Amino acid sequence: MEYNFKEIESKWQRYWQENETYRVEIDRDKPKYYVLDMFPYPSGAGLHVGHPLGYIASDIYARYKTLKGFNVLHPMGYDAYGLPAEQYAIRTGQHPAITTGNNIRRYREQMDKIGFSFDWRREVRTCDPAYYKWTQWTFIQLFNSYYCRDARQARPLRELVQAFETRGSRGLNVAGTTDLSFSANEWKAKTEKEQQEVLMNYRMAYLSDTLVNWCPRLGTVLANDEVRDGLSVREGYPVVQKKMRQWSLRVSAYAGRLLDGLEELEWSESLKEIQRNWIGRSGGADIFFEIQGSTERIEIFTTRPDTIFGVTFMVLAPESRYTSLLTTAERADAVRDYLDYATKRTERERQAEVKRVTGVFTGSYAINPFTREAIPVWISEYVLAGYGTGAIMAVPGHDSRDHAFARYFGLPIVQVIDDGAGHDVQEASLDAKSGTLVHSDILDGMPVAEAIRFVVDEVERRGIGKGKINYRLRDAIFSRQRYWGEPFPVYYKDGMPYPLDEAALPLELPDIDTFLPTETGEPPLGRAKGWHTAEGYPLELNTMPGFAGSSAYYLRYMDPHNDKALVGREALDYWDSVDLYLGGAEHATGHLIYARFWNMFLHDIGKAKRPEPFRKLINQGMIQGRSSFVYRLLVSRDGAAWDATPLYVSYTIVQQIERCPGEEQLALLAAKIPGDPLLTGVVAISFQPIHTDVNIVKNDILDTEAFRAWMPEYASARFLLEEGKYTCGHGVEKMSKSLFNVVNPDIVIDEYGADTLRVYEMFLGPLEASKPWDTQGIDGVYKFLRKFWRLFHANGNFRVSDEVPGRAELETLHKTLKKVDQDIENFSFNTSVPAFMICANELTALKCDKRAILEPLVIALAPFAPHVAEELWQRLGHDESITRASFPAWEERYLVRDLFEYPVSFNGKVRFKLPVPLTADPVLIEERIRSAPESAKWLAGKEIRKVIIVPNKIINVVLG
RNA sequence: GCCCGGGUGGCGGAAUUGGUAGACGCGCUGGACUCAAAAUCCAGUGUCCCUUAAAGACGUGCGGGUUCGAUUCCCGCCCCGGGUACCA
Repeated sequence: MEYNFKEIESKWQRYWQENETYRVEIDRDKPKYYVLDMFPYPSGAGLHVGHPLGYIASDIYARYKTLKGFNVLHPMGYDAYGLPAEQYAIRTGQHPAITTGNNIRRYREQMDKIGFSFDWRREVRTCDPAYYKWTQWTFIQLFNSYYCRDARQARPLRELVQAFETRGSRGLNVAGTTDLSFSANEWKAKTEKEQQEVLMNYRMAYLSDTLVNWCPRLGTVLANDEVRDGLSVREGYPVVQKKMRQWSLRVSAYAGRLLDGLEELEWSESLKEIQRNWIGRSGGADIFFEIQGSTERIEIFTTRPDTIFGVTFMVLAPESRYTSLLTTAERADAVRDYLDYATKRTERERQAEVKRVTGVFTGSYAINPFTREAIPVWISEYVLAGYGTGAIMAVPGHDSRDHAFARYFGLPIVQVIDDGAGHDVQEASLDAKSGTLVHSDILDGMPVAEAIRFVVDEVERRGIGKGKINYRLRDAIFSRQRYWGEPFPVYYKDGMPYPLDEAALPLELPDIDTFLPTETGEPPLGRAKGWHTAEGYPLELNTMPGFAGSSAYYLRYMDPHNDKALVGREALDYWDSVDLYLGGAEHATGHLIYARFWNMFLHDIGKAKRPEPFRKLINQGMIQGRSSFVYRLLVSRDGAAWDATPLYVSYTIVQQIERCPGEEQLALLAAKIPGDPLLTGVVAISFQPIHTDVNIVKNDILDTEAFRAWMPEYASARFLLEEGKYTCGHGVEKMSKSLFNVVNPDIVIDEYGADTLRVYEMFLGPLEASKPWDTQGIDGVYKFLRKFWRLFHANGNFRVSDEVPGRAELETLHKTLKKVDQDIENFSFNTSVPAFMICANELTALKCDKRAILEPLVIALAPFAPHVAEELWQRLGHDESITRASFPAWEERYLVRDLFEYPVSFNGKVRFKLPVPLTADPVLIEERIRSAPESAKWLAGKEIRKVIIVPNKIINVVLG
């Protein structure tokens, strides 16, 4: 009987479903292990071969851990709310609930064919009210909490109210949007609305008028990680900075903990580094500068307080609140013109012209607190409102941006640091954080690091500033002016938001006639009828962003049907947190920051067991497309204009022609198609590469008939073949429908089976590397599985013997088990596949059909190729699923060989392989080397000068 | 610009703490089986020198260094990929 993967795979997929093989419950007799995949957003295009890469890897690991005796939680669900799902719905003119439902069904069908061990009873969907009830619930907790810097955690807001009642804002060390100052009596004298406004300044989820990324084409605001190069990450529409009243999450309060927490995580260094940069910690000082002839002061942030004697001017961000305070009457017109110009510029324009220097003088002067000199205060867009205090002290001698500004506007440049190399700061700034202070009065002669400490101490002593750590990480804008998202559990009374009663959750998304967004920013929920509380108070019209639902889904999988809590205590105690998380590195600054923040908050309020949700994380690489090209002949009859012809030339010929000098190319082609009227009057030729559907190309050979049938414009195509074949060119690109290089796993499964697909995707290369999908090697894997199958069969019948295995067979078995076991543990799946292949080759050569060898191998192979393993397991006479088996142990004693079994080579040195760990005495080894017959001939008449022993490896004998 | 990764045959990629570089697969070449094809199996396959072989020389982006020994460690470059960017 041949290896019939179709029959085998459908049989076992049905079996697993009918027997709930992958159902998992709390089992205190076994250690738990939680393997999580980043749940997919179900797009309309379905899965391509790149998507399952991570799922296959996690499935192999989950199955392996199960065989190793762990109780493994391995769930799957759908990230179904959010912008992409809604954009897709808009494009196809259907309701997002319909398109999302259809897409999920398609995803599920495709995933089922690959044979995953998910416990589907635990599936979650972020758009399901039973699920988003807990997203809304978490929002209310955020709304009712503030961040206490002393306790380094989120605390209930009522504690803050108590503090206000007893001592006002005095002595507070909490995270707030702005610094507020009031006494207990002032607090008590405030109206309800005024008090609510004060509290809003401290809530973890808060409303504020803030500069946001507004994307008119998407009709919504976006968080920083959703914008890149001034364009929306989704769809690529322009984004402008706009002041709007929006919900935000106080993520910045956790910046320090998010940074510190990285230390203990088993994540790749590169990913941690991305997060470190994104959080962007920098140490320095906040310093006040007085304004000449005014009681106003400007507070600035600097990382270089040591350069304070080199400050020759100040710069404010255009949006700074100081601009209006410091602009003098005679400069008012100029400043207004500049602010007009600056606010009209889009993010993209600003970023594209970073080199361009612009600015305007306010007319005011500040006083340098150390030199007492008056220095002009300018406004320029190179200073950002959102970072530090939105104002800087400019040190053109030692900051390249300040330098460019000073040069442009003719401001003085002073050198205060000497690098000992005679650097001229008039020419270029000296930015390096090293050297010795000069022209700096009391600081002269100090190294930079010492001067920084000195100035910070001095500033604090004088009460004109303090040491400060600044983070680049901003609060996350949390509201979207879109329809397809979680409604906020919030209503408005007297213009202030109040949370709904928790018992009223979930607040379900209303069905509305048109869900399209507006360019002006009015949320679509404004069109919903009856969108208010029973008392008639209006409900919030914004919805939550995509990352709201994806920030705690891993907790929900532990206890997905609990309607009393996000996750029940028992489930939380047992499943704890995610042991292994697999997903793409593109979520480094989005989901993976938000989820950590969200989980830290839940931990602070006692709802998550650990502050960090994902102990170990692996980023699987992207599978790129391997595009195929055909080459259409273009001809020119006047040497200028090109005409397309219906002739498509094989890439092999295109290469021959293109290697020739220009004037010979035409003649070469003419020789290939003698007398062809296409070339009549032609003076020049060229080739146009055209993407062709990779599904009609096999091993770079085009199916020419399929190409003619592919699109009407190619129906009359002619081909210039090489040896009867049309060879295509190829290139590596993103896998995309528009490049015709998408490979659907269904087609691969149809041709080779799910087991082959699984093994091949692992064999393709290291899990974490990006690599192109190339079907050329899949035959090799398919051959291996057939060869493996044949080990169990003779003359078409299942047949294994119960004979006692010999030494060689045992060596092969244990060598393979050891390699595979260690490789899976290290996620080195691409090297465990060859171990199986070598094993199959060796056993085939040994004609091994022994149960004692084959049975353990089937178990070891089961995580990779579960269907064929189940089938062979059953044929070996087992009633239960192979998932109930135990991963076989390997034994070192079958791998041990004699010391001198392999003397390998000699060239001035004799080398021996030493498969045994060596603790032996070098003298003893030297004796054995001398007496061994294999080495005797090399050593004849020579003196041993040195014996170098590398345990487990090699002995080198250096001869005299 | 700054911060991370990474450069190994025709291709994808192997190579514990420095220890026989190129595992395994693809491709290619030759052979067996067959009327033939498919499938399967066997052998060969880094480069150079050479009719062939033996033997040798050269080989892990480039140039140096440490070492009995370097793909691996150190110094200086080049190239590619990713992240980030007026963040003071």
